[in-house]
Amino acid sequence: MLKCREDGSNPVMALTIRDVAKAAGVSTATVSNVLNKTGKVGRRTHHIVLTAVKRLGYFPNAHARHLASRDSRTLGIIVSDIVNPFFPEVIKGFETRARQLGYDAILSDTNYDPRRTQEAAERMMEHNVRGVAIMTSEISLRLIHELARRRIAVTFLDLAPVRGHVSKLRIEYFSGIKQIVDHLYKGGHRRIAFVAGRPKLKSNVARLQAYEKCMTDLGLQPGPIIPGDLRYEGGLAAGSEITKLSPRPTAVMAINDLTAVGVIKALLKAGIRVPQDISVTGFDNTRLAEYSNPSITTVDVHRDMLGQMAADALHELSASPNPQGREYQIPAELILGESSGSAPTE
Amino acid sequence: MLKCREDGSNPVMALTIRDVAKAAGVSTATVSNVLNKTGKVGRRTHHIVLTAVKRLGYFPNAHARHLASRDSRTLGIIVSDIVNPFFPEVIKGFETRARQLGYDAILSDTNYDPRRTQEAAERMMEHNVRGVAIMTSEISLRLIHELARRRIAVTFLDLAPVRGHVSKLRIEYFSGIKQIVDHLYKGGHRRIAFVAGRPKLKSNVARLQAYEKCMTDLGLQPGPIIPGDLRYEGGLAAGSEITKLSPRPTAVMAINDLTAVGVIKALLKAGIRVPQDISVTGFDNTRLAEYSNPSITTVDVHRDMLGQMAADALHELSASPNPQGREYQIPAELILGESSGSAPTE
DNA sequence: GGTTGGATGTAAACCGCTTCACCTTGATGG
DNA sequence: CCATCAAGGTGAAGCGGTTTACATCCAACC
Repeated sequence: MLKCREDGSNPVMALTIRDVAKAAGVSTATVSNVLNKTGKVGRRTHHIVLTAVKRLGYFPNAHARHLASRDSRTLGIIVSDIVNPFFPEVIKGFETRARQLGYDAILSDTNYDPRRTQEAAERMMEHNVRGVAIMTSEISLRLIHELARRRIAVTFLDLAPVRGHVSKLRIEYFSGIKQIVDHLYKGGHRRIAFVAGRPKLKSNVARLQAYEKCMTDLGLQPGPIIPGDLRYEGGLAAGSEITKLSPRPTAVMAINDLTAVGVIKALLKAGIRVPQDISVTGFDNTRLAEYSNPSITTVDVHRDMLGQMAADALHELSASPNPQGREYQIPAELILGESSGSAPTE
Repeated sequence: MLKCREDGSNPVMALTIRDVAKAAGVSTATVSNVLNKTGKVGRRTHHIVLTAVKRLGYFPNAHARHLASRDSRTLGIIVSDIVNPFFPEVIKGFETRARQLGYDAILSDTNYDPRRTQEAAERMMEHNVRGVAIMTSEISLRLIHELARRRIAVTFLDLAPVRGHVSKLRIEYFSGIKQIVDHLYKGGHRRIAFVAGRPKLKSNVARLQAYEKCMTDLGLQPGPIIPGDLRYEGGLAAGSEITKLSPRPTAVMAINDLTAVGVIKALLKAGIRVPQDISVTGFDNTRLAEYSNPSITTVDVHRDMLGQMAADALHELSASPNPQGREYQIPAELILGESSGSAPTE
């Protein structure tokens, strides 16, 4: 072992289990048993092997290990865009939990591109993952079948029905929206506008519908509903739209924090004070909400927990011989900021 | 092939290259040659094989491939904290470029924890990466040696000297800071305070020293220098510190955007207007800078480019038989926001 | 005292792929 | 017409681990 290239460039090959076995004077099987803590090795030998491993600085080759054991012990996570502030915490929660459970985690970013989503899924199959958390929306049926055919555990976010190998993570949008509406209602607000997102996304629709239902339940007239795009620019546009409304709403619920920031900026520019003249709320509790001026009243959807639960769900599915998909609820929690207050007296 | 478990749980084993070979009526070597585009296969056979691959929905096992070829074609990136808004764009740039160059990319997050940094490095070795971009500061000498011993290409950020297998990415802090100071100077500012970070981090010191030098070069007295911590809370504290100063500075340079946001918040709370009374600047050009109220004058350090160059650097190092570490410069660019303006007339 | 059996170890057969040495062709050229 | 050779293709030996079937040893039991 410990070979060098013949061309003189001399890269040290990594050590192999055979090097360790030789150094410890045992068989490779024994080294393997020690490393995998199978308990089939006596204390003495165990110690000798471990010492050799330490001394040589040996690390087992992950590829060989996965290949031989026919088990990658790897979980994958596919997100739309790691730069979108929604995702980093999800990823971190996922990765942390996966490691706790003894898995390796791999990440793919699709950049909202269906072709790259396909590539991401292929990467997961090539790596033989036990399960994959799909946090994007642009996923094709073909892909889902391909994964199912390979018996790869899957979790979706707010998407797809639960099946054998498929679990579902559902964010409690309704609860979150309800908490905001109730909060505003208690503050005396009766005319509450909503800045929506593209109706293509299920999660957007869920929030919009929750808003409408909550308003109606309180005997309030929903609306006006202003189109947005989940982005800052959409918020800006919506904000200047709102300045022209008459009667003017006393509160504006934005579909997410970024939109809320845009709305607030537009209102301030028009000389409308937040929250004295109009209250504005966001959704997601990104850092933006806290650091914005004024800080934004928003809803925390526990993104780290979302990641964690995805890992847990995949673990459960892939460990069971006869997996049963489940639905997991991710709670939503109102976070009070400076951007909302009592309705102005008329 | 296509085996099922005996216990009845019946997980479909993934297809192997032998299944494809059988289906196409050729040898596994031929299938391999087709898949790797070695050009040793005739047009006819090539087509037949590809058809079989498509029809069966075959994806080669990455572990087996890496093992057999003794080459993982993988690059790794280690960051401190994926939730820190500095990193996502770096990661995205890295991953995108790595894929363009035909590499697989794996990511590890150390959470600022030296033990997890160690684990991250071990993971990289286990995965037999060709190179790893280390974007954290808490890295031990032991680790560096361990990597060097295995002839793994490495890039550091603002750290460590250039060596055979080690390249270095240097952010042009000086240029960035100089642009800010010049900008403020032109706006008539003469008393410019600086909110620093912990002097433990090299990148913090670099910025502080650049500030001092630029001030002196303009014939200005540096200071006051207020300690901070790169975080929002540090900015808040520094901000309220500044309100007590006499004579009061007309401008405050914060070491990063998050700190700037804190400073601004504290100033506003004390009834000091930004930028009319005091100009505030940040650093990094995170989304925060753009979305903050007022938006922040800051310096863009091209984080995506940073990631890209790391991938390029690793590619260069690991492709060369006799690698020569280099230093790469990452340019910095002033971004004007609403948080800075002319100095108030006294 | 012989048998049983748990505790330790080992040799060797894979895992799914790449690659090297080698084997067929049919075309080319002298 | 035969030697030469490039092109196209194959068989089998690994890559570095895991795991199974089996060997060995010694304490315990009847």
